[in-house]
Amino acid sequence: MVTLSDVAKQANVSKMTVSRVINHPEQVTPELRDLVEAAMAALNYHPNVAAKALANNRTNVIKVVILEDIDTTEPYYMSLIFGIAKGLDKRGYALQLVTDRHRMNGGNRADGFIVTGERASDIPLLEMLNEPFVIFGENRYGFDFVDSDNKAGTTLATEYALAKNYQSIVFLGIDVKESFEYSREAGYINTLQQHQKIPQIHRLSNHSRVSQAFICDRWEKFAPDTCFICASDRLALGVERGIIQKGGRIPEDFGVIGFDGVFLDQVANPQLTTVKQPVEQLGELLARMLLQKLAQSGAQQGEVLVTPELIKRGSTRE
Amino acid sequence: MVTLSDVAKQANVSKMTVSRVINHPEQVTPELRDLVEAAMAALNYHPNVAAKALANNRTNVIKVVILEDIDTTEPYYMSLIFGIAKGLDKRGYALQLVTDRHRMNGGNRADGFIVTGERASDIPLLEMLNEPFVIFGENRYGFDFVDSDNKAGTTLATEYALAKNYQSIVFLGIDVKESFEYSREAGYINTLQQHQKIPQIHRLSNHSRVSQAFICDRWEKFAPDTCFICASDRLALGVERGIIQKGGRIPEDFGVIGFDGVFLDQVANPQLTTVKQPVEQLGELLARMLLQKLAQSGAQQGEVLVTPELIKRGSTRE
DNA sequence: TTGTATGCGTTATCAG
DNA sequence: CTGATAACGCATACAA
Repeated sequence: MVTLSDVAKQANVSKMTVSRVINHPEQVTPELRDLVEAAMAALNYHPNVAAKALANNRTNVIKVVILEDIDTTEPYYMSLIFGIAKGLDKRGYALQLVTDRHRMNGGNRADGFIVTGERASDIPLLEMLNEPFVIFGENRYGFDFVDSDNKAGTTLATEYALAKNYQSIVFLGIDVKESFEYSREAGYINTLQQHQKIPQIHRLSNHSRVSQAFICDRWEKFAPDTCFICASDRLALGVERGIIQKGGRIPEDFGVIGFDGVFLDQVANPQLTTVKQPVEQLGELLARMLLQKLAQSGAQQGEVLVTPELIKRGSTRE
Repeated sequence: MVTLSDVAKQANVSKMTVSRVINHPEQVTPELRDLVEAAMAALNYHPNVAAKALANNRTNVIKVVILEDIDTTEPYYMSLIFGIAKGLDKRGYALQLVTDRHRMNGGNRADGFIVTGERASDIPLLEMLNEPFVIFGENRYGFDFVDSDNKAGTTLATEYALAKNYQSIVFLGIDVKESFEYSREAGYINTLQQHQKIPQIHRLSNHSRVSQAFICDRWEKFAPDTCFICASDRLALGVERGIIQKGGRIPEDFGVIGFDGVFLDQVANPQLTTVKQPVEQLGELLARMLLQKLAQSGAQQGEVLVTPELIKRGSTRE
């Protein structure tokens, strides 16, 4: 293993000069700097993370905590974790997935946390954390977070449905009292009001079978020329099935727009027009935000909202 | 931060005694051991991973490399990574997801690798690795691996189809020359032959649209009373759609059995009877195997096959 | 069986 | 601006 000392010898300087070239390059003269950099390249030197960690009293490990009680196969999280991993990897950090909320703080030490799926009851837990953390997802507790711009997403969707001349535009939301849901509803409501139309919102639990049954049960209430804006692809998938089961035509008579754009939208038949969240990018941003927060010794980072993209497919009119 | 020295003081022994209680408890008298353990508990001591890593010249980081060029939303990998993370976490290791195959070996150091999706062209890469590694998935290169027992899986499926009295039993495989595919076909073939039936195998690329089209195009060739055994849930999903599109009845006239049991099987309508791979468990086993390999300084570990489970649902007869 | 001295690779501190 | 030294927390080798 090539160490600082090896590089120092090669460049005929002390270890400290090499260390400075790495951590405080401005404190060393350009000539020496070049010399050292050449030596590092020649020897293919890579700093020993463990030694760094010990000297700095840091670990170079970030814990990722999913507090929500999810089915671990939820594909959404796959992309998120990939994005986080990518962001951390680039900067020399490893991620540790916490699989037991009680071990969030115990066990190995970490430099910081990325948390998602927290509920009101988790807030005390979070406030007891000794290390900085950032949150994935809007929240009303003032925690730093990254999320997609939910309101902008449903605004895009609603405007698209209007542009495609669907006469009636119905919103199917998720029956949770979460910030993201309110934002999605707000985008829909505002847009409809701007067009002098009356919002019509139904809230269902987030399962395709529920939305399918909902459509079938109330089939007579939905005249042709209706577009359903759904708060998730899961709901949208069920809506498609309900419409098809009842003999409705997609997209001529009924439009369906989903939200998420992760996996399910492509599995659906016809494939869903959907508001695609840039989940992997959100993961990278989370990593970047947390690492910056660490660099600034825990300073507040505020919020980052990324505008999602509307993917146009066969579940809405050409 | 509580250190070895703190515990030592508390217990009135030397640091080394504490260290021994942790790493070689048999070398210390029971009385002292109890004393030290009490002190550790009282102070809520947790070893500093970085210091351990430095002293042992290890990193406590395992890199997970997905060489296959996947859509990162593939839910399969979500469960796998969760399982690995869980297994590593328990034993004090962090995982680092490698997102760029070229940085597999460069960048930060790791104690070992868990690799999946390797192709023939990747073998040289793997053989150049300095640290021990284990593979997820059957392979013919003699590498240590963990996988589900693919042959046992299709055997279960085929026997179930026979027990449900489907007259014709057709296998839809994936058109790749991979070990897992051969094993799945073998389970089907052997079982049919034991029952004096003639195997009928078709190989398709692994997309639901392809299998859907396949069923529709050759609809006349499939008499009622046929059960399709598919090498993936993806294929099975398309088969269901094709059958429904053609007006066939599931499960009365046509049975469909999938393989994987991750997410898609539940999204399908009707939900799929499927061979469920214990993916998360496989991940844990991978972690355990690799860590054991490290403990045994790289000794060969052989293979571990886990028998999958047949989940019975609405796509086959009661 | 237990304790002492030393080193792992890096960085902060302070002296030159 | 550069270099010597000590320290981070733990484990190995050796001594008692």
